Order: sequence, then C-alpha cells, then structure tokens
Amino acid sequence: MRIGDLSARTGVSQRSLRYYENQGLLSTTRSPGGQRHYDEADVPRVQEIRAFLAAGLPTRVIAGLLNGLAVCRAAPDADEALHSWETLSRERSRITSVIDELVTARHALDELLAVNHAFLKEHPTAR
Amino acid sequence: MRIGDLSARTGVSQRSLRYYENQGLLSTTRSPGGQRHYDEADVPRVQEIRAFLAAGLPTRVIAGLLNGLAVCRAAPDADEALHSWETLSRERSRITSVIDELVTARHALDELLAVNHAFLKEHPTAR
DNA sequence: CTAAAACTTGACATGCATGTCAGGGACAAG
DNA sequence: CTTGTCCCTGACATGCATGTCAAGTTTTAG
Repeated sequence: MRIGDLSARTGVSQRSLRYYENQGLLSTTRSPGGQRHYDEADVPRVQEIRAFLAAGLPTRVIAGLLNGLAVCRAAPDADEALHSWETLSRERSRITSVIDELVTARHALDELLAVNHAFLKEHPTAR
Repeated sequence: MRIGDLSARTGVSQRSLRYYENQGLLSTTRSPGGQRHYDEADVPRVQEIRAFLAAGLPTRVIAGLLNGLAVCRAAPDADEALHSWETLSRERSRITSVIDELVTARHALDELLAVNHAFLKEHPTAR
C-alpha cells in the first residue's frame, strides 16, 4: 500500500503521514525508487495515533508510548521497564482528566441546547 | 477581584485571561486607573472556558457558544436561533466523538500497562 | 509621601500540527 | 518509449494558545 492509499483509507493527509513517520510514530519500507510502502497493520495504527492526538498528547509522547511496548519486550531492562510504567501511568491519568473535562464541556453544551430548544419550541416560526 | 487573584484561583495565566477577554470570552469592569476587575462568577466561567478549550474548540467557537445563549434571548431571531442550534449540535457530536477516541486511547494504554505489569512481576528485580 | 508590588499595553517568540507550493523522480498503462 | 499519475524532499506559511520581555502606570502598605 502506498501513501495515497493509506491516506484515502484513514482520511489523514499525506503530509501528516510523512510527518508522523518523521516523528517516529510510523515506520515504512521503501521501494527501490524510494517510495513508501505500508501494510495493513498501519491502518489501525494511524487511527490509534489520531486518537492519541485527539487526546492532546504531543507526538513526542505518543512515540514514547508506542515504542514503550517494544522496548519493554525487546530489552527487558528492569529500570527501563519501571520508567516506562511510570510514564504510561502518568499519561493514563492525564487522559482520564481530559476525558473528565470533556464531559464537563459536553454538559455545558447540553444546557445551552436545552435553553435553545425551549426557545425554538416557543417560536415555532423558526421552522 | 483583580487579575492576579483570578489567575491564582483558576490556575490560568494572566496572559491567557487577557487573551480570553480579547477574544470575547470574558468581560471585565475597569477601575478608574484601568485595571481589570472580575467577580465571583468569572471563576466558574474561566473553568468552563478551559473545559471547552480542552475539548479542542477554538476560542471563536467558544465565544459563539457562550454568547449564543444571550443572543438567543436578546434578539430572538428565528434564523439565528436555528443556526445556533445547529452549531451547538455539531459541536456536541464532535466532543462526543473525541471522548470516544480518548476512551479507545486509554484502552490501548491499559493494554500496554498490563503487559508492562506482567513483565515487572516476572522480573521482581525491577523492585 | 514613597517604595514595592501588581497591573497595563504592545511586541516579539515559541511549539505543534498542518497546509501548500515547487522542482524533480518513479512507475504503470498505452 | 512516452505520458499521465503518483510520489519524493525541502522550504515557507498558517492558526492557535501561550510564554516572555519591556517600559510605563496604578495601587497598596509602611
């Protein structure tokens, strides 16, 4: 799969895909002529990256997370594993708090919607 | 309450508070000398703004939302109200989908944590 | 009244993710 | 082989929310 296909299948711009690779979030194999080649597994991976980005995590941190697993398996160094664990935990609680804020925001939105809805009901001319 | 106090109570920098005012998210009264004065109601308001920002809404949109209610009451123009309603709904579903992505992301993190935890258990030297 | 602390405006700088454009290769289909 | 489409790199530009610095004014406490 080349970059155009991956872009089409994920809805992520080619620019961004190259950027993610550049930031170490995504790796590719290259054709002899230098063109990027992706495999199926990259589709969900890109979506995962988007999810992390939506969480407000910067690419540096995401890279750390995505590589954390590999590191943890490949080089079973106790210190590294522990450090990795701490990072993961910290990020998890960060995500949780962002979720909380989002829920709060959505709640505020719901209140506005309620008022607005009442108004529209009162003035059916609004169609 | 002056800007330093509000900043301390909300944890938001003075720079940002001025920026929010500049973007129409926050209004202030001024002392004769020109210094900003806030009242109690601004504390929750700032927190609400932060929540919306965390949701990824740009200040322009937040201003629209926060003023939407007032507009809807003051100038009960049907078209405006309807438009406002559409905007609100769209943003609500946007926030919901971001929340979903975050939950997914947290899930992915939990898997990494599980693997990591298993590893630490296997190599108790990690302390 | 005076000095320190807090505030004001304005400008410039930064980080991040993205868009966009230009000049030049890669490759598949006729 | 040629042409049209896809891809490559690199550079410059943008939007947004913030940080930071400077020079000057206001407020407050001693």
